[in-house]
Amino acid sequence: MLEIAYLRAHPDEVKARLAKKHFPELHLVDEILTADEKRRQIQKQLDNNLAEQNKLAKEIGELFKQGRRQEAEERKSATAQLKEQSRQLEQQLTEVEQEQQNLLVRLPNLPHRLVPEGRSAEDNLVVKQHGKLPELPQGAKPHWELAEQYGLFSLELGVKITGAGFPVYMGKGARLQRALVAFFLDRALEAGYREVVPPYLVNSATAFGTGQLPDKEGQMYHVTEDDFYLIPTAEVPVTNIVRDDILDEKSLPLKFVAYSPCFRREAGSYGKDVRGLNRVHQFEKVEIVQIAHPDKSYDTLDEMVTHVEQLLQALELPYRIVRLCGGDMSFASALTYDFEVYSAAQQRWLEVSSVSNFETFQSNRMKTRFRDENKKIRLVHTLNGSALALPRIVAALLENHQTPEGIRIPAALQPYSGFQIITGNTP
RNA sequence: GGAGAGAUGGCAGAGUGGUUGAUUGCAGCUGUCUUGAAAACAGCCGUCCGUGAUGAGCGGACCGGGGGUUCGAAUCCCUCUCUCUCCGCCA
Repeated sequence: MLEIAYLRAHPDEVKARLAKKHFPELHLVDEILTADEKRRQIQKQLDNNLAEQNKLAKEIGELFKQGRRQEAEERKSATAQLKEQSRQLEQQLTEVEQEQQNLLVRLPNLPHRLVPEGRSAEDNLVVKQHGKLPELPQGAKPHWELAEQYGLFSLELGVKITGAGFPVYMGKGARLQRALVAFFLDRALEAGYREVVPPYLVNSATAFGTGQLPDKEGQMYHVTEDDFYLIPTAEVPVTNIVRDDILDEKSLPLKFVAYSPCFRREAGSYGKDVRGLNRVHQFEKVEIVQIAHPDKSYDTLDEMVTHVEQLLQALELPYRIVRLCGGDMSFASALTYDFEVYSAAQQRWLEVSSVSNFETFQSNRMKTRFRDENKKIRLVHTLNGSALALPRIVAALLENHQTPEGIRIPAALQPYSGFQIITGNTP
C-alpha cells in the first residue's frame, strides 16, 4: 500500500511511475486524493464537535458537583443536537475512510528507477548469465521421463490421492527433496539468517499484510470453516512476524529463513509449459526474508541476489539473472530479480527464484516501523527471495545432470543426499 | 467439546461512571554529580488522525475488536476474538 502522504505530495510522479507498471487505472490516484480531501474535512468538523461535547460534559460534571442541578440539566439538552451531528459525521468519516482504503489497496507499488520499460516477460533485462549451456547427449530426457525411469516422483499417484498438481515423491526423489531443503537452510544459516518454522495456515490480517488480500485470494487455498488460508509462500507468515511492531533501529536488518510447503491454486494455463514439475499446486521452498533499514535496503537486495547465485553455482546449474520490467513485475514489488535455470532437455529457462524489494509497500500495510536516531518513526523496507524453490530446481538438476549411467548429484549436495548418483536399480 | 477466570502503556501492576492517556515500580532517555562509570537526585518517556513547516503548540481518537447505555465509560450492558485454569479427547 502506498503512503497517502507521498501520494498527496507527488500525485503526478506517482501516476507516471504507475504508468511504467502498465497499471490501467491511473484515475484511482485522483479518486483517492478526492476521498482524502473529503476525509480530512469531515475529520476536522467531527473533531470540533467532539471538543465541544467534551467541554460541555466537563462543565456539567462541575455543576453537579456544586449542586447546581438546574443549570446542569439545561446543558444536557444542549448536547443532544451536537451528539446527533457527531453521530452522522462519524458515520460519514467511516464511509469515506473505507472508500479511500479500498481504493488505496488497489494501487500497486511504484517501480524503482532501475526497472526496465516494458510490457511482458520479453522486455525483461538479462543482467547476468553464468555457466555454459549444457550440451546433452542424444536422447536426453525431460525430467518427467527421468522421474518415471528412476522412480522419483509420480503425478498420477498424486491425482489419486488429491488431484492434479500434487506430486508424490518417493525413494531417492523424496530424499533429494530433503537434501535440498537441508542444504538451503544450512547455507542461509551460514549467511546469518535466523531459522523459522512458521504456521502454514494464516489468517486474513496476515494475508493482507504481505499483499495477498484482497484481490489475489484466488491464488490461495481458503479454509472457509476457520477463515484461514494455506500459505502460497513462507514470505507471508514470516514477514508478518513484525506486523504492528516498532523495531529498534539497531536490530535491523532482521534476517529470517524458513522452509515451508507452498500451496498455490494457480488457475493458469495447461499444456506443454506446465508438464512435470514445472507448475504444481504444492511444492517445497526455502525462503529468505529481510526486514531492512530503508536507507540500506538495496544493498540488502544485492546481498540476497548474491546468496541465491551461490546456491545455483553450488548446484552446478547454468543460470541467468533477469531484472523484471514494469509490466512483468508483481503487484507489491519495487524491484525484482528473477533467477532462471536453463533446462537443457526442455530447452527453456525455468524460473527458480524471485528476489524482491518491496520497500514500504508491505510495511505500510503491516504497520512495521522503527525508531530512527532522531526518535522519528519510519516504515521499514521488506525484502524476500526464494532460496530456493524445489520443483524446478529438481527438474533442472535431473535434466542437466543426466548421464548414461544415471543422474549425477552435485558434490555440494552429496553430504546431504547420502548418494552420488541416481540409478535405476536403487530404492 | 464442557466449566470457570481474564485481556490496561516495552514489561510488571493499580484503577469499577466525572479534569484518567490513565497511580506506581522496572526498563529507557536527558541533566546534575563524577576523571569515567555506578549510586543518588531532578526532569522526560505511547500510538494514530487533524491543524501547523515532516517543529512547537492546539484539537480529536485509542485501556483486546465491534456495538450499546449515559451530559460523561478503562470503569456498566451486549457481542466477537484471544489467553489462562480445570475436565474430556488426542499426535
